[in-house]
Amino acid sequence: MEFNSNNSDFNKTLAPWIGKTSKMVNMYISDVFQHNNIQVTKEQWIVLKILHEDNDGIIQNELAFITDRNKASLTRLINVMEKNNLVTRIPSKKDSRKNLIYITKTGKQLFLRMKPLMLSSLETLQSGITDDEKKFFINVMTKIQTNLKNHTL
Amino acid sequence: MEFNSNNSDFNKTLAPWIGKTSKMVNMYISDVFQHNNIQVTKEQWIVLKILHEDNDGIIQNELAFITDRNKASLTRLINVMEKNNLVTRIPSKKDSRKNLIYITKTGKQLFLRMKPLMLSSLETLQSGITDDEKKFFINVMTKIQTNLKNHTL
DNA sequence: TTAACATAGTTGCATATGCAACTATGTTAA
DNA sequence: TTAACATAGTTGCATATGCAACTATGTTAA
Repeated sequence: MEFNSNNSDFNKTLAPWIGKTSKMVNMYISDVFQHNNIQVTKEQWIVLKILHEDNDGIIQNELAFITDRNKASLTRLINVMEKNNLVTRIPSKKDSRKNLIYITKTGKQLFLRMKPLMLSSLETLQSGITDDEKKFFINVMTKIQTNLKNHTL
Repeated sequence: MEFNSNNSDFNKTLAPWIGKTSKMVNMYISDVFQHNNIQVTKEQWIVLKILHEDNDGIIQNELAFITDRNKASLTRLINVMEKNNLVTRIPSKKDSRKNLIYITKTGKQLFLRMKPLMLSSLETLQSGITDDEKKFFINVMTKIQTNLKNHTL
């Protein structure tokens, strides 16, 4: 086997597959929203989902943690969503440092309208993939996530 | 089986796995750069890789296509990289609408310094994953990408 | 009790990105 | 030849994000 200095070094690596596919999924979801005239980003959609289905009234900082987002970034995401009347910030009475984030009526309506669209779009995206393949896939994803959590630089 | 209205509807869907893992990979790569005092983003790194390994002097618009990026976005990415002396824009003599993008000496040095770090980091990320699992994984990714390319809304 | 520390959230500065409208240049069809 | 169209790149406006420094408030240990 000869030494090979060409551009194949990164070919056997999974990371670019994840990056590119993720980008394509994001574009696709963005297309779904645009096509249905829904003025919400994927990020906002995820926040609406979390609030509506599990955690309405969650502390802002916890929402940042759940969504894998820096608290500064979440502050601004909530600013935009509050401006668009999708959520409201309510200061906690127990601890005045904290903001509780609630989904608004408008936010709920939007979420419920989007939900079936999102579910069917996410199904389309994985059509032709068997249950076994899904298990395998999730298993590999879990390993990668574990590797990343355990890494020390 | 009873009707289930709880929050499990999205549970069997692959998209969130892709999104979350991708985010974690991005954070990891960003950590690798920071830890080695390399002032370059993942996006800039990919451009350096493409220029250095295959396409030095590529037309700006084609670089946008290859990197799955809107041409407006690429304009600004190149602006930043040019400011940091990683690449140069040279107007084409044949067609004055076009810019040719070249990696600079500084860019090359940076790329070559980063390359082994990146390769070993990308290996770490997928440690414990067998070749068979990789094949399976890439196969599923390919199916998803095909579904996304063929979708009509 | 109060100084030291911890926690929650915001702001400045930076990067990255997409859409739509725009300018500049090149190509093509009548 | 020139008007219509196509292509390459930029800019305005918007969103999303991270780091570091900051303010405000709460908690804890001497």
